[in-house]
Amino acid sequence: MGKSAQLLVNTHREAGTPVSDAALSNLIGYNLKRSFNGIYIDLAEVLRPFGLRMITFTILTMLRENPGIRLSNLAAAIDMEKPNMVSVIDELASRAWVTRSADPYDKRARQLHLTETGAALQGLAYAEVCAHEESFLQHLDGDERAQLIALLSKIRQGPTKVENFLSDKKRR
Amino acid sequence: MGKSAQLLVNTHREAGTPVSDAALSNLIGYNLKRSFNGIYIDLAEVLRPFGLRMITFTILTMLRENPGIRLSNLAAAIDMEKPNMVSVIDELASRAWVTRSADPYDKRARQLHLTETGAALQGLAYAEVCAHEESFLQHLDGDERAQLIALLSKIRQGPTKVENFLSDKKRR
DNA sequence: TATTGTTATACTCTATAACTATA
DNA sequence: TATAGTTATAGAGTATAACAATA
Repeated sequence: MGKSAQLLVNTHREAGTPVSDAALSNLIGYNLKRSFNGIYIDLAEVLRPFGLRMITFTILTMLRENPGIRLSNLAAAIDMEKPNMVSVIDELASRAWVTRSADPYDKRARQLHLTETGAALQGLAYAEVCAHEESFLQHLDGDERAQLIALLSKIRQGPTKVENFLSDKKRR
Repeated sequence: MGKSAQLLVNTHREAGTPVSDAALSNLIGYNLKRSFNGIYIDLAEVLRPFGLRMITFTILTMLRENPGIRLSNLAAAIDMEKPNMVSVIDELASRAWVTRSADPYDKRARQLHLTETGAALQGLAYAEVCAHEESFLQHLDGDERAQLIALLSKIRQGPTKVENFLSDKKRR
């Protein structure tokens, strides 16, 4: 192969050269990651003034809805490992937003509750997060937003285990 | 407040008690995170036999499509910080899947290329990733998959900066 | 035996500051 | 001055093994 013009184009890439991601952009995994990162960076900034991260906001919201829930149930509900939940609850408890109290039916377990301060904070943060979603999704109409949520929860509840995939392969 | 029956229900939560995430499940951010985590765990398992992770697979695929691209252009294209890209390219180069060669037009820059081995690996891995997506999305029909990709890329390209949101708030 | 909460630990991912050599 | 690649480093996020108390 000689020194063709095409070779020069391929090898000389200036800063402004357009970059293609066509092969990746039809993969759901790639699109999910990119979209999630976009909203995640934004959400982190929205929550920072409250002293919250996405995980702590999620937990406060879950506790409002499920008062007295056990740590392991909460961890399972949001697909988190128990040891990681422990340190996050430590953080929330040290700020007096969450309490651990004894479970009268099981001495191993602890009931998790929001404090009044924690509930108030959750309310304020939740309103801001909703407002941010409105802004973030302003270029989607109502139907599109509903479709997106419906499709994402369909994915969430669908076959998410690679074992299905691998056993599918065996079956072929 | 006395010891009502409702209090007992709230405080006695056994292992099987259903947990509600209603307040979170209409937030796009929450759904994106949960959906992404689901497919991400699967993808990691699909890529492991190739010695690849999601980020290394993404880079090999980008290099196939953009041979000779500079490290900083590649990093910008997939929203990655340059220092993190350097260590990943180090890893790919040490496995002889990627080369760094001199850029004749700019002595600071390095051109990134797939090796033959790297290109072959990318081809095999890409086929497996596509097959896995088929399996992962088997309960979505063709229209739904197309809609999902369209909506996700609309999000990606939309207003993703919190500055928009904050300036929106000021404007009110 | 199994489960709850916990400690310790490690690995990946992500982000920032600062350096060098070039432009 | 600014940019390309790099080094060092630190903080999140995530995952596993193992333990004491209890079921």
